[in-house]
Amino acid sequence: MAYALESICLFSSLNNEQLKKLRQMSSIVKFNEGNIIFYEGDSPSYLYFLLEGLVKIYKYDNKDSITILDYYYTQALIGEAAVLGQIPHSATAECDTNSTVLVVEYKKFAKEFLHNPQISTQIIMHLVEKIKSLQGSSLPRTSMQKVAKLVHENSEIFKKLKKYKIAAILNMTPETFSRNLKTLKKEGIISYGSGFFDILDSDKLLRKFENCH
Amino acid sequence: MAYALESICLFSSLNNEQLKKLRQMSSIVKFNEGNIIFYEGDSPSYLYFLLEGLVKIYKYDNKDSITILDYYYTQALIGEAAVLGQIPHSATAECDTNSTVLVVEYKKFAKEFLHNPQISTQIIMHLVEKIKSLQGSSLPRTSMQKVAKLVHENSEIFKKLKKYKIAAILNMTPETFSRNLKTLKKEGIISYGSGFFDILDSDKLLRKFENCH
DNA sequence: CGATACATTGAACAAATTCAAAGCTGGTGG
DNA sequence: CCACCAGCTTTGAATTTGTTCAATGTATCG
Repeated sequence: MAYALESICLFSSLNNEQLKKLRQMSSIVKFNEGNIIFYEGDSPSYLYFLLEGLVKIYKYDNKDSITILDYYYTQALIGEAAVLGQIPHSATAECDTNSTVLVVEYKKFAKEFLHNPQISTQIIMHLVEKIKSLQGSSLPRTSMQKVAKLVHENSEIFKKLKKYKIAAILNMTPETFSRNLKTLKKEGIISYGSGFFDILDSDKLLRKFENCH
Repeated sequence: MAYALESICLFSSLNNEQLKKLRQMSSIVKFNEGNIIFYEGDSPSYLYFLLEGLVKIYKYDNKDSITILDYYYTQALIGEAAVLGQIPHSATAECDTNSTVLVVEYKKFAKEFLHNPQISTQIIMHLVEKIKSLQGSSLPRTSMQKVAKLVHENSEIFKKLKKYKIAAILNMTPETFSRNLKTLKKEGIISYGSGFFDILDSDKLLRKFENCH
């Protein structure tokens, strides 16, 4: 699949000539499940923009276990904190499924685009949006609210990912996730089976997580 | 108390002349408990930097209740998302104790400083730090880990705020908070009473929340 | 000395995780 | 083509963690 860079909101303000320059300093890379995009401690040289797939961000604990900080499963900048601040990556980014990533050489990008107020505004807005979404993600209290929110906002994900991966994204066990989906099905709000997933009653669904912003 | 603007990390790179200009476009405002700094929906005209006190950020639910998004209790920019993005405030900021806030006229600030790469870098770094801290705050699972982390990182707060306010900051009930403190005291890790609060065993304290980054 | 606000404690309750077991499903080799 | 197997999903029961509710304790301020 070909990706149109101009359809990425971050670059939507660029004209054709600028898009051409952007293409020259970037490439679209396909990663396989388990591939590492960058390691904790790496000095950042690239701006990564997830186009498709699932990427998890984690740190190693003192032991051999890891702590997952975040999942990305929609288009988003990854690890931008490090490259924008020119500090080492504070966590590792690993593809949790086959993923497609736009990789931009940061030095060239900074030289060409970062002084462009439209781009820098877009980047600030991107950071601001991320802050808002992180603040929002601290709200939904119950597991049902989290499930209902995801179903409403991104039901496509149910066709793309195994349930245990979605459960991990929502930071709950597969068991809890399964029980919540079952409840939604029993109440006639959704319908799902092998290969299909449908929302039957959007209004009832909304009521499951309203007042969670 | 007089605040030295140059001691604020955000402005640490400014020279004396720039600091003078900053003083001319800003003022230090003392708010009382319950005062509103800005309302959800307000168009932002000022950059707010909390110097001292406790500020809560919340939204109104569909009903008359509110949902608290965040508390600020150390030096930090407040509501910067709105002013930097020039969009209405997405939530209300209310002082939860008497608080001191540096209020900067944004238009003048933008004109004078925003093109300054040192300042814009500091702002980007500030946003980046906020993202990191928000990501981190999604981690500490148990209430004990949250309490131990706060005791370690900011034991001063126990001398400044009532326990029920600290419990609210940690998003737990006063009962749970009290029980966790009691446990820490019983294990000889901390000592507290009317007017004092001390850490007795830093190592044991660390072990209470290590692997929470 | 009250009164009010805050803190602590105990017991019942609710939500989610953990553990264990059983049920599906899709791919592979016989 | 079918049986099997590994990986994933679902279900149930026990357990853990934190909240809620109720009661009691404590401190401070008029």
